[in-house]
Amino acid sequence: MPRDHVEGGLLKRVDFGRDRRRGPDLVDREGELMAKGPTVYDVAEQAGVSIATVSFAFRRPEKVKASTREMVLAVAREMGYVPSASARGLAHGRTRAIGLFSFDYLLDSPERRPATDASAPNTKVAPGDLDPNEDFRLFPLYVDEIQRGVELECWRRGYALMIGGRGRADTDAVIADIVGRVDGLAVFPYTVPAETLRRIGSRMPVVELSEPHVPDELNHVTVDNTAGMRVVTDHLIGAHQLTSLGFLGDTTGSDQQARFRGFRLALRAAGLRVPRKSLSPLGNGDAAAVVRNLIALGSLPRALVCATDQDALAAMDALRLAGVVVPRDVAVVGFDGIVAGRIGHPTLTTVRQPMEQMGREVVDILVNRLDHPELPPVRRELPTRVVLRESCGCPTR
Amino acid sequence: MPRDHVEGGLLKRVDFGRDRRRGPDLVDREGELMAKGPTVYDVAEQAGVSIATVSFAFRRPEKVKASTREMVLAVAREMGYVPSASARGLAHGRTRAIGLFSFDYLLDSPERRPATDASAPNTKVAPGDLDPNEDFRLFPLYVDEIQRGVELECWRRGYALMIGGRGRADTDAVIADIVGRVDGLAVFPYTVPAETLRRIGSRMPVVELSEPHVPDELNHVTVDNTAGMRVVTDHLIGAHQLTSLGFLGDTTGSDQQARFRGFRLALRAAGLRVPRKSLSPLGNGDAAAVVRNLIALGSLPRALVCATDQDALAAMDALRLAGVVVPRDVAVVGFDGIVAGRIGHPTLTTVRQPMEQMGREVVDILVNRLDHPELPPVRRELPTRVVLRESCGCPTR
DNA sequence: TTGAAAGCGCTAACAT
DNA sequence: ATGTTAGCGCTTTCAA
Repeated sequence: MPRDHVEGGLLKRVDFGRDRRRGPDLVDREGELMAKGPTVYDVAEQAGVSIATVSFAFRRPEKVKASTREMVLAVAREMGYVPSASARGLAHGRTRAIGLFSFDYLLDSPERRPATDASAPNTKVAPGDLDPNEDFRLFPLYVDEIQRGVELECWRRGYALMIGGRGRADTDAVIADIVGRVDGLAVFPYTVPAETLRRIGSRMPVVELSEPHVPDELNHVTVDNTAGMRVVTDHLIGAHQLTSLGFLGDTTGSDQQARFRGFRLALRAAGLRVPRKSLSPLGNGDAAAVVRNLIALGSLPRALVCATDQDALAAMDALRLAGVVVPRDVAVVGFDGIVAGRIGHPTLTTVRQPMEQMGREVVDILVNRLDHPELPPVRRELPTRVVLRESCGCPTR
Repeated sequence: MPRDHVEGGLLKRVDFGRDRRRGPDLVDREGELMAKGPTVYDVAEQAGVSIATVSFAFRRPEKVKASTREMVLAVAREMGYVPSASARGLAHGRTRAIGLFSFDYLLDSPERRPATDASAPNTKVAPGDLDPNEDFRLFPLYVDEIQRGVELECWRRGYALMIGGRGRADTDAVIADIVGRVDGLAVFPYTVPAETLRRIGSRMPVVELSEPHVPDELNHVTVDNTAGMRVVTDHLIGAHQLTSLGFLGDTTGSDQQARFRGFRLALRAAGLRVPRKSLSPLGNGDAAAVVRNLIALGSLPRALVCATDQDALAAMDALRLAGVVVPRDVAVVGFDGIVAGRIGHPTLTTVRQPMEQMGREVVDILVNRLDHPELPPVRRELPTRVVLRESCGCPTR
């Protein structure tokens, strides 16, 4: 079934031989021609060679005579040939893609779906107004910056990146959908059940972005949570002469536990009273509520050392609403170094994680293990950096 | 080749029948067992049914007797069966994945690869110091927020997302790699040659995130650039009584041209002199250099209306260095609404694009066309919103 | 309700 | 240097 085929200015009659196939080469849709795309068979026939030669021309150029290769490549180009990754993956057993399973919290809350097509398009938002689009508190977060590192490193190494989140479907199904497409997997903590992860880990390299919860066979990329929290707490005590400090935030996760440990180490070293627990009950992520409660009880410490920046920002909101001034009345510090901490006043003093680098390490680990499957699991711990801003009491500049 | 197989607490002897295959079921790696993963054949044998039944149990549950289905699913679960997306894609002709081809500017510049493992880990950064990790000027940008919208909507609809950037490889190769894996494609402007895009567009739905440069057969998602720029320019003229305004930034792109048009419309309506050209020479993206030049020439206008936020931020840097105070001496406004515009002082007045929503629209268009291939190309234009902050001269709050 | 069997497009032995 | 061919794991008629 020959057809006219215009390519880059050349008008040429191209024949996609389909003797080998059942179905029609072209699908006619309301008069519009939508080609399914030529395959190796089409290119081979057009170039007058075998499919193996076509395949080799792309994958093993050195195995094909230069002149043949050029010719095949030219024909392929002209026909607009694009190899099917599905077929390649199936035949070769490798997809050259890496998967990343991410959070998707707040996916469809009203906050996340601002009605941009609302009543008054192209209007102005006055300085005092809240722009529903400006959800800088939700993006970019910790995960997003790490994801960016993963992307950049994947591209640099020539790997494709498959990104998945829970969406509305159940986790196992979505995870399976990703796992079925990739050679290696990166997951954020608490996104995938440990047992599922273990199972996947027996099939392909897996990196989890956290301290190991329990000893496992997975790879881990993390930061020195304890040292980071220790340094910022030391700063509060040493530079700002604070002696009444509380730890705010959930300590369920292993990273948060390590941060709490750093906090306690600093207090102990300074000879201060060392609290046994976080001010937040286990599993309670609502930092604002905890702060309101402390205020009501009159038991607010002079400094709040928070498990995450998001906790710290929520705490500062609650304090502001209650008329408590940061850092004058209470100093606040966070952990992560998300962008939102730099916006508004006071800006947030925090312990910054090298998120982009963490993402790059993830890909490095995965690719190493793809190339050398015998490598044992690793745990890479990156350093943090304390960034002093306004909320701890350091001077505004 | 039976082996012990521990699943969720049950210790069971599971036999992966491989009669049909050549290779070994297990690959022994330095004593560690790395399974290739069970296939439909394994599940079928174990469950005592045909592979068709296994497949149907997953894809056409209603075609299988309930009891059989449960049994098959149970066996599959127990064996840790994960369907191969490659095989599915090959057999079914659809991958249920969408591709996004993104920028990757500054990929490996020193700025983008901070030495986080440098000399002094876990140290402090004083308020005055520049933290090399704090590259908030580079992330998140316009693209990143749109990408996030694409991600969220893909997940919501149950599509996988393949993200690609140029990386170090040549564009056509990388594009082909993505195109070979997906059912539909989204591209940022100027990332893919028009001819390549046209070719891909004849095979699968494609959405470009810009005004059409020339009439084409692609889908487009864009914003009302002209109206947005018109409103913010009106504001400068009306609210701040400015009469000497210049447009800064490259106007090569179709979106930028539309913005320049809005700028001119506002000046014309106000009876002011309407410049024929941008202050930046065509193709010159270095806003800071242009500003330095204007200062040197003594021809700085009272207001700089910039094509993008990045231009505006670069301009403000240059002005600050030259001792020119924004907004007192010169008002500056941008376009996009990136997060960096909210950081530091003065904060940037800008025209915000509904980026997350744009990303969602992209997926909506793609999925619609996947379901109804006969639909014609569309162009969706979303409204913008002017966000007044400090750089235009509006009062700080 | 289930099974048999024919591909999907590609890779990589193996043969020539 | 190039061709032949047997799968890769799954979906989907068509038959039973």
